[in-house]
Amino acid sequence: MLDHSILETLPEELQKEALETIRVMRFPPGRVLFQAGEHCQGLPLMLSGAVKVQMTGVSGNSIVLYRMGADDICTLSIGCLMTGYGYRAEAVVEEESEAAMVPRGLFDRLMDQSAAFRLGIMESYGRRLDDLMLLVEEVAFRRMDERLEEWLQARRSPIRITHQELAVELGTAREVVSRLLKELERKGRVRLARGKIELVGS
Amino acid sequence: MLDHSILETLPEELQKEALETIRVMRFPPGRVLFQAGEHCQGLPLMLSGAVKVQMTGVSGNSIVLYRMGADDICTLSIGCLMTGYGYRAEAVVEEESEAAMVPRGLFDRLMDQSAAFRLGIMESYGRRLDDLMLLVEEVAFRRMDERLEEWLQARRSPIRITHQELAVELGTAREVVSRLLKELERKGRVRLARGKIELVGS
DNA sequence: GACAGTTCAGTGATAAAGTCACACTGTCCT
DNA sequence: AGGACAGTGTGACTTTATCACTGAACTGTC
Repeated sequence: MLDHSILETLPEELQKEALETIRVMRFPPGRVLFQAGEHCQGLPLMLSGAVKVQMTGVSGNSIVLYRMGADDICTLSIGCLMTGYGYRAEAVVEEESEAAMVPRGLFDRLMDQSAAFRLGIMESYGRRLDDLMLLVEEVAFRRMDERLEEWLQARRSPIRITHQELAVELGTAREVVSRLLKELERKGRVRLARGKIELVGS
Repeated sequence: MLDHSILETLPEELQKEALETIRVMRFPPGRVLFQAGEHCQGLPLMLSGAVKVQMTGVSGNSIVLYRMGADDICTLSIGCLMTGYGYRAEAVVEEESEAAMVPRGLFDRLMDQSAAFRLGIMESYGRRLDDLMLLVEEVAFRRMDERLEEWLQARRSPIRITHQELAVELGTAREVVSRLLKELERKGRVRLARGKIELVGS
């Protein structure tokens, strides 16, 4: 337990406090970790599983901003913790996940006393910023058919997903996904079924 | 000099080191602070002026990600400093600016010894993430005519900007901006001239 | 002031993507 | 078997992006 790389090299005293105050929580698929507007209780360190972070615009459309997996840190929560503002996005568990919840007090002490912890936090922030910058570029300038194909190629074949969910992944409309997929099927690149996409060849 | 809120409440020793090792630099409009791929020498703390941070996609199109003004921190540089990766975006000075360059060593010591400094850094990161998340939503879902009008309304009347620059602000093509502006002119909401937009009424 | 070179703006044609409306089709439940 | 419903397909239309080109406005030089 508490197997997270950011907690590896802590001074003895903090190690002890960590073991005492960090609660490990387990979340089933579908569980909503937090929603827009909510406030943050502590910093979640992902131990296992997969969580997607998405936001919903004023228009009602949603887009997946990034994913968290084992050994990730919920960067959004840090800002939430430090500034006291609510979350702007929501996090949904995709695969059964475990997370270690670091309470505010311990977080402050870790930041104060462990250079390794600070480095981990900063790196995490840096990666998130990079992810989001890339996403902005993708959404603003890249063609949807390219992005869709890329998304499909990045997983293995029987992909279980609805067109609506795929639309949220890419930040577009369901109809656009349906049409592009149909086009790919006509070209013989995929086979479609309800809730399932099979990649052909490649 | 060194008038930046994040340096306000430092312990005496650090205050001294700060005065000794921080160089204040002055940049004229148009000066490129950093470019994609470059590496980072230190953390710039903005003392005055305005700098825009933009990125250029593989397609060659650019989009403004955010701006920095007085008392801001160049958040991108932190990630760059900590991870050693190059910048992914570029920063261009818009108005004559002054920045205090905090070298790596001092940055580490400040993070180590000043809770106020850490808080400032974290807040800055949080704000940047928020900015980018909002931008993703804008670019993905909002209509260009609305975004353009909003952009125009946010400044005062004789706006000196070319259609190309405005396109980069909004992350779209120059032609789109030209057409939307022409439409606004037909509706009597703006008056157009080369490199200038005048808002009518409102 | 005339000219050339350059930047900026306007616009038609066409393609890609988003929106709205509605029909159709698997799946599940009783 | 027969709904109920989530998921998918598609036509019609609007908005945005892209390409190609024209012309207008500014700059500097002679």
